[in-house]
Amino acid sequence: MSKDGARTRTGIKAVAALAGVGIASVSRVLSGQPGSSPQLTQRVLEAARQLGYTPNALAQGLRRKTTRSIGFVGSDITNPLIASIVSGAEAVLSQAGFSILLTNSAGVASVDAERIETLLQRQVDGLIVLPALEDDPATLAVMRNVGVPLVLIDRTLPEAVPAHYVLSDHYRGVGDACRYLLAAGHRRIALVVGRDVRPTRERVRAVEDAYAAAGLPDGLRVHHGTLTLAHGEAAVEEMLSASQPPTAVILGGNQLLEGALRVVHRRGLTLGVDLSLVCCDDVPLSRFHQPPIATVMRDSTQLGRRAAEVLLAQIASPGESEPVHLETWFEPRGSAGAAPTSAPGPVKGLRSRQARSDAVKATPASAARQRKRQSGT
Amino acid sequence: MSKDGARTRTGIKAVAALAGVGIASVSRVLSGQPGSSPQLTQRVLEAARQLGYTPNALAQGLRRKTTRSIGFVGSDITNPLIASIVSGAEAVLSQAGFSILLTNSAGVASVDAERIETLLQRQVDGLIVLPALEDDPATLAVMRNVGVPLVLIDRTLPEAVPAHYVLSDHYRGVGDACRYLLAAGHRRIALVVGRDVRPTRERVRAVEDAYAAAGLPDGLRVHHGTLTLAHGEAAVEEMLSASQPPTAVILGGNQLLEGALRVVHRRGLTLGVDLSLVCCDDVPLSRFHQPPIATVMRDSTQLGRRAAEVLLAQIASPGESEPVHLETWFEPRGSAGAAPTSAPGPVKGLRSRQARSDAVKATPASAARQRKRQSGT
DNA sequence: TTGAAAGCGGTACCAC
DNA sequence: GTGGTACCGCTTTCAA
Repeated sequence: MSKDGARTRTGIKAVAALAGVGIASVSRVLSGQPGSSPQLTQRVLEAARQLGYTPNALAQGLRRKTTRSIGFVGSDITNPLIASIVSGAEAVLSQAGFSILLTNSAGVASVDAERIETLLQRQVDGLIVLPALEDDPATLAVMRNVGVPLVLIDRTLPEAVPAHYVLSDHYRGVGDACRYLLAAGHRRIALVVGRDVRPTRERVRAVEDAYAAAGLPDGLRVHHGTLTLAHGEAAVEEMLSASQPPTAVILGGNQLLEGALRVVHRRGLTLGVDLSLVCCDDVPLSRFHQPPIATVMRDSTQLGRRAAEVLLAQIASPGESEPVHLETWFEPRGSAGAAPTSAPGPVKGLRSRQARSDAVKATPASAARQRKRQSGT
Repeated sequence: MSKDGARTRTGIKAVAALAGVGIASVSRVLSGQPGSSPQLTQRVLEAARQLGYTPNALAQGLRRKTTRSIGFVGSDITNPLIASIVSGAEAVLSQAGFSILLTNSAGVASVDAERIETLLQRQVDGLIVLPALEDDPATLAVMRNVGVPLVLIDRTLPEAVPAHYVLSDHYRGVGDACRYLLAAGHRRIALVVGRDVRPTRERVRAVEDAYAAAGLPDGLRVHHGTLTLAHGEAAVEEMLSASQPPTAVILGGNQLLEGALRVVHRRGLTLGVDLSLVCCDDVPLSRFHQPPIATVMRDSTQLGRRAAEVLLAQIASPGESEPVHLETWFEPRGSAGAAPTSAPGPVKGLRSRQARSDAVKATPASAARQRKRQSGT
């Protein structure tokens, strides 16, 4: 490759000079445009190689008015869900020769707007955004005229904003979870959700509909708050301290899980027995928890991939687009068990379904527990 | 803000025209350079506001020869360790007005080199890299003359490469873990590590030294391989199938944990009793595992923060720099217990240390288990 | 203080 | 086919 020295120092005219050709020819050859004689092409290529020349993407972008870069605005890359989305998006984008500018909003709506502004200044060709809110005026104002294709994940905005959507079908997964719990005899189910964004609304609607379909008058509670470990802990603590505590809790966000587990462990509760727990969105090791955490799953990498694909398609040829819908599904695991007071009947049916879907089989685990007991801890 | 229409359309000359001033004045005012009369400043500001003008970062970068952007090359953002590093780096960089170009190498050395090339083309002002290998010729060649400050995390390269280093003290944490296990009576300890990079070498050296210091002739095994779930599973499976299986395993990377746990659960083993397990680098929920997973910890966010700080400092004024060392520490938890055959003596000492450091107290958990038994599952 | 003009490193149109 | 040249949008001397 290059001989040595600072790489940035060699420009296109150095290549032209060395090759003894015009600057325009170098550009043509290196851009892969047709219409250059083989010999000229050779000389240019050779000169470029000798100097270790690399075109300056800034200058190219300035002229071409396209940077082959896109901006990603998320709340927190530390959340495995977001990380998977970014990872999925990165995979398809990098393969298409696009780079990703990653920003963090920390879930603050005003920061969303700022980050988008910054990315637009940097002339990204498109944006993938997971806004903290759907109705933040500043964010909406910025989005209204981004000037480049915009893909939103799991958010819906007023028609006025020309965005494209990739949405998870939260209604289905949470609905299934709720029906599962109802079938298991639970009559006091609590749903903990975050702020009023699409996933929250879908989840609330799902449990409400499930309750209604079961012909149950009430017993459902919805706790609104923020999706944080602290809120998860506080919410579950509060619920369990109530006079009529729920027998099952559905967590509308994996950020709540650790907080909830803190309370559960602190109180010495056994999940699936004393309390049933369902979490939305998988977390590493959740299936290795004892018992495994029943989860409303989705393919989060796919979420990112699809968002990237939609974006690339729009960059290639802008226009309208149908929202992309991706499924979610409920994976019953040990933490979702029969209601404490339920009759033996429904319990049995439950058990069998559980055994089938648990990643960690019940038998060896219980065997281990027994052995442990014998080993005389 | 802006009236409407595509934002990118308004350039500096439009502002100049509207304000009735020269183009240079607009630049000066908007760049915050002194020496403009108040009235001119006002008119420029007003015009810019009216048009919703935002400077084109590409053009600025081209002229200024600095883009206030840095490149990050990691292996897999899906790994919570990497995600934390990125998150930490992003926090300090965005506050300093820098953007991050995120790339993924998927742990493939040749991709590292490609990604760095791409980022350099985009004229990043600096790089934070976690190379897959330390001796990949292509990567070294590229790094040799990046032309911008380069910070490496947890890797060391030949002197020839002008890089800056942020390193974790793996030796300490793993050494403590190993000594802990030895004190608990373990005499056959296995260490599973990845490829030959600094953390691997440090960890191997740590256990070797611990063994030597204890005056033990042998019993230590080191398994080299790749840091993947599959390898974790295969390695542990193989070890446990041996005629003299280890009584304790140290996993040199959190990617191995899930694989290891699969084997453990499949075989119905009880961690901390049948087999002791220590994992390097924390994973969500690992302390909620039953028993909690003993872990060699480190502040991964800090790792990213420091890397970013070093990079910013070097961008501000390039030069030599001392490597930054960050600590690691062993957090004993339930999964690291006494060796199966050990005498009661050392066991006792162990227990008390464990109880103190376990995030989840042993008592309520066992109580829960008992209750479960009574509930007649 | 302010503005004209020369680039930064490319691209692409337009003659030759 | 090939090369001159006018920009892209902005910063920065340099004169006025």
